[in-house]
Amino acid sequence: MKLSSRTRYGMRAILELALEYGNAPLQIKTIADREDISNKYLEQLIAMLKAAGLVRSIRGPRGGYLLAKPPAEIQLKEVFVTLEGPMVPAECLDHPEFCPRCMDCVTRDIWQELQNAIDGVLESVTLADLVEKTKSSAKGNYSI
Amino acid sequence: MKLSSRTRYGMRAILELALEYGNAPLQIKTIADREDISNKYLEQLIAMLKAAGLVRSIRGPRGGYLLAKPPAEIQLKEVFVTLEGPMVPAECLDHPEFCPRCMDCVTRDIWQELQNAIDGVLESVTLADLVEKTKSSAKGNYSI
DNA sequence: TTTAAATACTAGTAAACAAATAGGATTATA
DNA sequence: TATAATCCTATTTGTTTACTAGTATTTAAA
Repeated sequence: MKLSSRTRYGMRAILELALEYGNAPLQIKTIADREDISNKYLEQLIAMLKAAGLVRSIRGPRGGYLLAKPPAEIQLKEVFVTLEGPMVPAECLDHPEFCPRCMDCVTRDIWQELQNAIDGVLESVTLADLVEKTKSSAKGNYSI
Repeated sequence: MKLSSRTRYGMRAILELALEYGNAPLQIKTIADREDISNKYLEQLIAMLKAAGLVRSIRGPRGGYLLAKPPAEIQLKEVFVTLEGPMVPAECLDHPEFCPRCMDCVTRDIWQELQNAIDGVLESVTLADLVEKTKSSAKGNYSI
């Protein structure tokens, strides 16, 4: 149960956009440089965030990416699910018919509790919280 | 963030053993049949549980597998970590030197919270809890 | 003492996924 | 019209997952 680079990179990238909310768009190259991520790989991750409606883009010179909504309106869970996929620990949570033993399945309850615990954390924090924390913890020129 | 079959199968298998605690050993074949798991694959999973000291074996005819400790002394976390690997959401949690940005890393705190939430669930439940729940929820001849 | 029932061990394999890399098409600003 | 940027699609390389296969070893019971 390890977090993918996709999710770690993507979360840091969208936090860069959140820190810049209200300002000019940020280019892929800028984010990739700041975060030490492969340019082309990051491009694909941001495309996922865009497809999910969390980020919007401006093409052409002086273009780049912007948060699609205010940071306070983006829960970490949305970002996480977009990048990591749904946190369904086992098929039968969404599709009880998948497993014939499910009605009595005690382990199923555990996977459900696990999912609730994870959701609890990720639903309680928004990008605005991370922005505030970053700005207050930093010494002037912050890094993520 | 999906649970592997390894973990789902393994958890169900060790619960079978927990239900049988105090009785004769259970054979791989029996568990595999009850749980619809490939015989040979389950063999490997149980080997992992044995290597972790959660299960012990008796070789030869009338042999099989037994819980190595009373169910109440086995936290689900032990089983989970054995099968799924350590729940390290990001490298820098264990190795802060891994990432040069870590001192100011806000996302790192989130991954830490996530890990704590997961640990909280898995440390609070033992196999004994699952055994009790299974027996009380079942209608005589329970299934897992 | 032989048979056979069980675990133990090692290797192989097909499919999926992760983490990129590559190259060109499109858009729009200056 | 040059060029800075996103957009789109394909390919690659390595790892992991979920098995399958085969053989060796142990030991209870006939």
